[in-house]
Amino acid sequence: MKLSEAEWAVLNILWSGESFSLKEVTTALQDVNGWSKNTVLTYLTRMEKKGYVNIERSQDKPYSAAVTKEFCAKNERNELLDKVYGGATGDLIAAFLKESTISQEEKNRLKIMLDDMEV
Amino acid sequence: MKLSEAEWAVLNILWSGESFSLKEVTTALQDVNGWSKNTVLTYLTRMEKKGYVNIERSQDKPYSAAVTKEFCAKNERNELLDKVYGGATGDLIAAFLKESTISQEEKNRLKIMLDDMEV
DNA sequence: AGAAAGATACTACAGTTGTAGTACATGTTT
DNA sequence: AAACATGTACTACAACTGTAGTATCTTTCT
Repeated sequence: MKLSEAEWAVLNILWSGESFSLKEVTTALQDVNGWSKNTVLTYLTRMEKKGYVNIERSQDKPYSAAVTKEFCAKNERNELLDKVYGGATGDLIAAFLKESTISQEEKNRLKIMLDDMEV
Repeated sequence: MKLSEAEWAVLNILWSGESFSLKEVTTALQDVNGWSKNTVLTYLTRMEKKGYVNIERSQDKPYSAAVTKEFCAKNERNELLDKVYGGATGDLIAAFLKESTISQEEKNRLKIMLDDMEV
């Protein structure tokens, strides 16, 4: 279960609503990738085979995501964590923090999270 | 600049020292992937073309990394950040925190980091 | 009805990735 | 010298990925 960049783009569209027509997906992706409708359709059908996309043929808007964003995000996170940091979450977070410019509210939110874990 | 899983495995070996012989890389990777020496050599030469690996032919231990781990790690982090979280570092970190089991010391380290950013 | 628009199926094709096999040169051991 | 161990080059090949083109069918507009 490993999504390519392009597959993420497709799913990101599908996650933005309930279900879509080919046209809708194509126009949405146009902005991002500039793909032809055939390319989009190829992705959709390939991704159906892999179980990432549902296609309700005969439906008005047949295309929808078959996996949740949180599930995929978790996979990606874990992959990064293992591949790059050998599972050391603290190191990873430290690296993200070091180069990030997050707002004060976000910092507070994270500190509260850390405190709540303090049990 | 996008490393595959297997390429990361190779680089992880190379980052663990100065320079290596084919044998050394192969045995190190044996544990991880069980590749034949030819497979390892294929990776090394392909990765040389891409600029990830240096090969000093005629040297005793010709193989070494041509990119730093931190550089690659940063790319991976940014890719995840953009692809999955649309650049929202706070969300990403929150997600990592939520499912992680980090130690008390790590929590403290992160809080100190957050405080230091508090300028 | 004829034409334009949209949807879908099927096919294609080059590049990348994963994974070696063959073959040969050189160094080392017995 | 014969036999291993090592290193390297070159070749191969299937699966996956990125990116469509063609052809056909259905719907809708005029």
